[in-house]
Amino acid sequence: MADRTTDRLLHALKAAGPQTAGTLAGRLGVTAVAVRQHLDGLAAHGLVAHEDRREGVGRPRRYWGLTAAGHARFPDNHAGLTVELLEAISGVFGAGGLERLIAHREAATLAGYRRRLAAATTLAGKVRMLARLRTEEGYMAEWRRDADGSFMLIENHCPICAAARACQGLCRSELGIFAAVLGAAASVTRVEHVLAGARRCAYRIEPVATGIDRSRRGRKLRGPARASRSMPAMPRLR
DNA sequence: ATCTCCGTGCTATAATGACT
DNA sequence: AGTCATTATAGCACGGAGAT
Repeated sequence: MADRTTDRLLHALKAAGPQTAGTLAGRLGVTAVAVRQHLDGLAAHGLVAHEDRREGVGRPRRYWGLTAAGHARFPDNHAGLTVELLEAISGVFGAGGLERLIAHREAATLAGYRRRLAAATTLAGKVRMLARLRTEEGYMAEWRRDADGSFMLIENHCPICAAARACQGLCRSELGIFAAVLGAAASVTRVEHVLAGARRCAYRIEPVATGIDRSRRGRKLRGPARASRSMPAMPRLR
């Protein structure tokens, strides 16, 4: 699908915004039919979408534009900017300032998660909702219940990977957020970790016997999970 | 031989304006 | 108001040219 004409088509849409097949044909030096054939293929992949506009006599003109997925094909440097900002914060405010920043983000994230998980009454419900929230944030999360009654929360993608590499406190914070949001009824352990070379991040969530309300808040922010079974060296980021 | 890309020729669709 | 012609564009089927 990545032939030259489709790339030029995507570039034309990116550079000049939504256009008709006829206009695109003029830009690319091919016929409108050829353009439509490419557009159909791109639409099938969710990279472009159309909108019909009535503009006087005749059939409404069909304007083609990039979808969010289409725009995502063009590189941005959000990750690089984030890393630069983290380094700048650490440089200007010191390690303590960075820790305060992480704590602030953790508190805000936790509050949001607690709001969304408020309706879930069981641990399974909470894990399911947590997986949904994480998926909405781009983590491609899934969950399952194992035979021993524990749960696995698996994140197949890390949308903050570059930032997490630059600032490992972010990962530590995420583990703490999970533990806090699931409450005293569960114990959370990270068993796979992208930053350790694994393909994904995975968390084992084990139910804790009711009535035992040990405070884990002190422990939860203390550092990476010890029970890491992550795969050996796989130094590949993308 | 097969695949990809593109063009030709035709039909379908939709809005507008003229006519009855 | 209803009908038809006109205008403009989209969509489909098919085939040719060139690359692999």
